[in-house]
Amino acid sequence: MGDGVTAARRSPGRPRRADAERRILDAAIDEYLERGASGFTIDGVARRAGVGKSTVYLRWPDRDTLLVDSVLARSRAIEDVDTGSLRGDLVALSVNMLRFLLDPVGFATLRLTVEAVASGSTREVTTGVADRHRRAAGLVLARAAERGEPVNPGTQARVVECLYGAITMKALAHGLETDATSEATIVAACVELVDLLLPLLLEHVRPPPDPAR
Amino acid sequence: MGDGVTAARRSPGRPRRADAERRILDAAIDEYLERGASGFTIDGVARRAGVGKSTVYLRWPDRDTLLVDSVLARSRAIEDVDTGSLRGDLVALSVNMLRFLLDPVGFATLRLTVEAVASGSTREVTTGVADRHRRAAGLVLARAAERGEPVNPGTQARVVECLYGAITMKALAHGLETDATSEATIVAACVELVDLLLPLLLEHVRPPPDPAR
Amino acid sequence: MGDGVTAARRSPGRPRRADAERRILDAAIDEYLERGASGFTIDGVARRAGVGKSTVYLRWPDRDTLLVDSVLARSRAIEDVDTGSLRGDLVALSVNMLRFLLDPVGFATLRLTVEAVASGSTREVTTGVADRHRRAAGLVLARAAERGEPVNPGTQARVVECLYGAITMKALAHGLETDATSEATIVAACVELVDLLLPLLLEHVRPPPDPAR
Amino acid sequence: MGDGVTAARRSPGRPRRADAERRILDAAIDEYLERGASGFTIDGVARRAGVGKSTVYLRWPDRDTLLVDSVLARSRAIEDVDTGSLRGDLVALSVNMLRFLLDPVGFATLRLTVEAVASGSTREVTTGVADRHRRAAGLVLARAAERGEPVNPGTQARVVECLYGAITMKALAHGLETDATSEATIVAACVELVDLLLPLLLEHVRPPPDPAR
DNA sequence: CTTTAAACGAGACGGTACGTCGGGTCTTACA
DNA sequence: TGTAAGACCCGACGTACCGTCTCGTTTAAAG
Repeated sequence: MGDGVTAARRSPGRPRRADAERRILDAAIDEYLERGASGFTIDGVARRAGVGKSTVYLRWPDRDTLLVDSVLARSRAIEDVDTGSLRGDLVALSVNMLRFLLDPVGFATLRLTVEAVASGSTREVTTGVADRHRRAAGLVLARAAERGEPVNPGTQARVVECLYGAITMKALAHGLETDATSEATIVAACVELVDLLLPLLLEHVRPPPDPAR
Repeated sequence: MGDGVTAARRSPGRPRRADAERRILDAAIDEYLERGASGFTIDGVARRAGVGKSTVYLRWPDRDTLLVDSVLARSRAIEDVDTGSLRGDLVALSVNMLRFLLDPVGFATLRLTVEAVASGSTREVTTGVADRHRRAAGLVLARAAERGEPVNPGTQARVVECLYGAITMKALAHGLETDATSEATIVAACVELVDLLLPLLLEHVRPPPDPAR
Repeated sequence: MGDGVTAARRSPGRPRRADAERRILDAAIDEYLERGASGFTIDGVARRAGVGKSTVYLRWPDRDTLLVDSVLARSRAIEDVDTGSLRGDLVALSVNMLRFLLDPVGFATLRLTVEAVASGSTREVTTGVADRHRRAAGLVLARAAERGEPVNPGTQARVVECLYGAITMKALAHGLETDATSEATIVAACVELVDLLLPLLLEHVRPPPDPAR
Repeated sequence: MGDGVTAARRSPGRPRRADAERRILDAAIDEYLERGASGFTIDGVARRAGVGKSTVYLRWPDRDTLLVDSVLARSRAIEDVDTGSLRGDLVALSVNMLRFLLDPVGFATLRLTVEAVASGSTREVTTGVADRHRRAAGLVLARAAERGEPVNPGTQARVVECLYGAITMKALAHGLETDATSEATIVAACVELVDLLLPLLLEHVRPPPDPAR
């Protein structure tokens, strides 16, 4: 009789525990970081989350899916940046990404991406995070164009690829010597990189020297 | 004048089967390619190699180590290239690497490198293959300098990082849609990339434009 | 007045398969009889019982314990006998025991008893079967006394010991020439033995002759 | 030219180490007593004996045979006894045997006899020790007959069977509560037993009461 | 002295079972 | 209907031992 609200028709039976999903994801990521991929166990996750195995299997179909989800759940916000200049934005973007990859969870995202590609998993998984980064870069470049900076649309995609690729290489090289890499080092490396690539983004950079060949 | 008695003192007991190591590694890589990482089983490898489990465990301490070794054993020769010009060499190098990464074994090398970095494994594992690539690039650049091409030593390392990084990104993007990527596509992508980055390697490219900011 | 609520609080979780225990024990004894003690294998038992190995290990801690239990489970009923006379009862008792020991399962009981004594196992194992025999003998003698037969309580225990001991010796001597020992032979041997020892059970047999010495 | 002596034609090649056999047997029995039948290992024996596995396999065909031999090698001398009287001899014999069975090595002999019977091994194994005992008893009785003691040849075998059987039962009952059973207890038990059975050996014991049956 | 032949230690080999552990499914009693 | 508990079948793990094999070395006797 007109309870009015569209209150989603509550299904019968015991309602799902509200916090279960979060508790499981948290437990999962912790287990992964502590014990690694091969030590990552559904039993272990359920135990740590204080939850029955069936509660896990009710939400995720298998071990791998849970692993992926738990990592992705943590690699959230690639906050948008806006420093007012293209160079500043690109540096900020790079620093964000390098910082992300040097963090255990961020690096885990890379691991999973690679694994997902290898096992031919769903597009979502393989490209989820990468897309977020790409979109952020697109935004920055679009804004630059609006501001009148002479961005060359022809090289744009390739330069972004180089930028992110180089940062990934750096992350692989540094590994996870966790604290060793100070904030200053990170910023310096990114500035260097952006300053190297920036000319390629600007209109007046003439196409390759080409003649001889 | 005496053979110098340097003859390595043979250890006692029955000598190890000479071919066992190779047979196991071959069986291992085959199992890996057929069944994937999670279906990779010591029992299976031993069975396929026609060898007892103990013979495997005598040489490798555990499943993971064998997996890594068997993959690395296959990612051997990054053959040196010499086309006569810097541009040609870089293209050849890039094509080699992209082709390598699009091959199951090559991609597996990437996977393992990432895993190894994550678990803080031995330097050898993490950098073995990467170093070979880096050395090949060094050679190419050194030769270009000898020929008198105006290579800028200041940007060299970073440009190589960009090149390899971008190729890795491409490999991740294409995934293993194995046959989808024809030789032509590969070459085209590499040429494009090299032509984008080459100017940054040449002396007369002035350091970052920088003016304001 | 209340059912007393003594109802054993059912433990949570899926209840154990009711028939698993029996199936495993049956499979175990069969494997034992077919393949002998050294061919007795947990894997084999599980396979034959159509059960997972973990289901076995959930109930028995290891191979040996399962072997003992499965044999003991079969050496059940030492049926009571009542022929109306002491001599008849003793003969029946002896025949029962000799027949039991000449049967594979019965002999296995002897083996296990000896092994259990050697390894200092639980009392139950070492004396379980022996006690049943002893009790049966006690019953027979008690009944004889009730009937008025002049049983000498002083020699009773020792005579029973002699009787069972001699039968064990016979079993060891005959070994398991399974069919070789016909029912007639068994009975004859037992009659002979009982007739030898019976006088020692009766009151009027005076204690050892002793005189000189 | 008749060197006369039957000097066993020495075979060529390096002669067998003289002490190896003994060292192996000693190591074997020690391992058996320490670790039990299932922990008895050829590798372990060889290691403890300071000998290569091949040296063991050169002398014994397999684990079980070595186990049997090593135990039998220790259950040597059932020294003959001669106290001057039948009763004294029988008591001495019984005490010897009970003492033997309460000793770890002696009990092991019993274990092996049982096992050997069960697995239908060679006669020698199954009856080796038993025969020695039987022969000793035969000697004692023969001597008594010579001395003119009225031994009944008809009951002789069965009485000996009872005697040894009863002693075996006692050994099984006492188990290996090693020190618990003092020398005095052993002797007392044997005297009691002999005094119970002795009358059955003497002529004047009339045959079973029989009539009713 | 040299040859021949066996014993010896060491330890690798192909198998096979051990007892443990995890995956993913199922079944119960409660909530 | 969800949940915790936990049993279920399966199969891999890494270890240990079996009995066999292959080495290089040692030891005597025969030539």
